[in-house]
Amino acid sequence: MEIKKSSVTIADVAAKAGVSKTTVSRYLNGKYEFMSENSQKKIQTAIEDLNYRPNHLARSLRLSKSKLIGIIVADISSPFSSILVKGISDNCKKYGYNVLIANTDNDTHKEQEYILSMIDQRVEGLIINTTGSNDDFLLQLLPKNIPIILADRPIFPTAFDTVKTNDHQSTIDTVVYLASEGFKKVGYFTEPIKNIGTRIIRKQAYQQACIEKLNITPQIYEIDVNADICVEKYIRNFIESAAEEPRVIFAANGVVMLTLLRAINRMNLRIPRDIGICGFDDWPWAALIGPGITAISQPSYEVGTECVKQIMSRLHRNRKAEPQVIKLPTKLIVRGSTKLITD
Amino acid sequence: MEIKKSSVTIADVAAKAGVSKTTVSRYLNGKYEFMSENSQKKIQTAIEDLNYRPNHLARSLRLSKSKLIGIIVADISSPFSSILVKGISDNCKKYGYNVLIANTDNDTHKEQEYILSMIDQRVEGLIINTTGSNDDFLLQLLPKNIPIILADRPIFPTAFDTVKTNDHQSTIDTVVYLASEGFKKVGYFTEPIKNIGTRIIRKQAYQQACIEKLNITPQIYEIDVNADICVEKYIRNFIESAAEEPRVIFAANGVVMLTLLRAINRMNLRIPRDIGICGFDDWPWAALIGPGITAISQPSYEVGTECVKQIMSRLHRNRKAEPQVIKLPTKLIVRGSTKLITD
DNA sequence: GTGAAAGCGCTAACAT
DNA sequence: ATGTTAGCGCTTTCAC
Repeated sequence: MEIKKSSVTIADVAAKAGVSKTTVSRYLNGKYEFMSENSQKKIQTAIEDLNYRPNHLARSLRLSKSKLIGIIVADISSPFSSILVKGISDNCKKYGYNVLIANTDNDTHKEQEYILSMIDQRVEGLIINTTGSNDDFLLQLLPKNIPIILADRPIFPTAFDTVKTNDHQSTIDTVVYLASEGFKKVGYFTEPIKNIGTRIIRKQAYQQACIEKLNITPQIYEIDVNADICVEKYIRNFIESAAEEPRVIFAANGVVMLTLLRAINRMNLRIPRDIGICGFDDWPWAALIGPGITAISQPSYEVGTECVKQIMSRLHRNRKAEPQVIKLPTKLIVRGSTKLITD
Repeated sequence: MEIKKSSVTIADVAAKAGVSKTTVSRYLNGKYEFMSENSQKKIQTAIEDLNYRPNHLARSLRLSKSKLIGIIVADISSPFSSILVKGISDNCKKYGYNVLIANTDNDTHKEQEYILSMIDQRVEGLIINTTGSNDDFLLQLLPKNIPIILADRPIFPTAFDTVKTNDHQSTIDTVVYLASEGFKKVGYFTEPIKNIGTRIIRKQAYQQACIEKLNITPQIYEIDVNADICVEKYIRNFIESAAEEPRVIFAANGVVMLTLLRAINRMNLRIPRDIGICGFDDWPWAALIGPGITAISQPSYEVGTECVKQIMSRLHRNRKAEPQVIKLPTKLIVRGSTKLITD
């Protein structure tokens, strides 16, 4: 069980076991069928004695298979992404893959750099939570014939496999639910739409619900989550527009939700008496704030699981099928923040 | 700018440019000093025409340098870890390194597997947020002479570079602060200590502060964050033990804090009137719950930054210096949850 | 200034 | 059942 400094190779094992490199390689790859028990034993002993470990790099180069999946996320510090990454990496492990990870900070240029860099590293597949302003670049990747799965954020028209939540439907359902609770005005607060698929879909669903289902005018506020003052202004604005009617805020994602709650807290507004609030992302603290925050729970871990399933299916089965969009169900968790108080 | 399917190699570029592979390689590595301008131009053109990208795998194999850093975290879905990972990956990028990541779920066996697997992939360094029950295994890695940095969780005695927060001192300071606010009983709630360095240090600091500074008996509750009922029982227990005195809970980390807040919420206890609470990890929602939760803010991103600095210094400078422990300062953010209400 | 050739550690025809 | 040999794509002596 000695530990060697410079690395032990298959040749060392072969020499020690008195067989050829080929036989050792066969042994390592589990091709025991035509190998004497004796050889197997000798090789096993040699491996243990030398504390041999295969060089993954050499193997990858030879096979052009790195057993690596690349993950590129817009912001790994958001709970959605970190749980997504957990889902991906847990599942990759099951298939014997490791994961390379990169964080783009929603920067298009970084996204491109990282994608190329990962391809240079010969990842076998790429799971991308795209910044959304990179469609052309992504489309150029198509001929490279490397499986690419978009996580959470689709691009239009669909050119890649995509795993996301059914946010269109759940946005509509939520708006309808809010009306059924007695709210007369629903203000939609979102980060700047840019070209981010998820933001586009949710916004459109909100508009559609307002017009087709509730017959009210959509009120959309694009906020910068880093400019607290402006956020307060928009909230005040929305409240004034709603005069004496019951009003509720719909937050387009968890980050927006947090920003709004912070502002509401500073403004000393009471939830839901002064203003109702709900929105995407049921993060662990949602139940603890005020009367509990009504939230749409997204299965981020499962999005990760499906991404990996999809990539494996591309890798091992139908490499050339039509791109698929997989939509996972969300769940509306109703809490006090949307229970109208009438007194 | 054609896009080729099968990959273009240095040989293709050489052929197209009418030079040798050697010259192309020199060009790629910026060794222009003894190369004709003409060759440079021809090579550059060939690279663009063929859309050549170097094969990182081959390069790594040849140089035994993968330009890869491995990160192994106990739970990537916790905010502490995900921000840590962000800090690490952002900084690795600066040095031209990419990161491999793995999530152990606090499972010793997985930790071992991943570490070995990453070494097989020839990562140049490893940043480990160890499960804490793996000291012997880790120590065996020492002779391999691959830089290993422990993030957040130290092992004893110090055998590896470690980057952590100054949690010993900040725990003591916090306990003293609580006393200064008028609290007479401080209950310490932690996950099972196991052999996790951070948990040991904080618990000891708490005990030390109680005994040496406040002259009160430490009250330590080890809770299972997945067993809500038991948590309620312990809280009730602590409250009863404190009879009519002002009492406050100290949560050993953010996960414990969340669990306790959930229980307190279910039990309809008022913060801080029925019970004060504070603890480690100032997560974004801390200001929004009840009167605001007093919390110790840890610089997780900077822990990541320091880990990378340290690993680079090992890689490029003093490979064989004594292991260092770097402690980053925390900050106590005082909010309403520890402001005693006397009426 | 440039190139030929060896080799990083591994696998897979193709022998035998 | 096992070994010989030729690469995977790259870098680097060493020679010219």
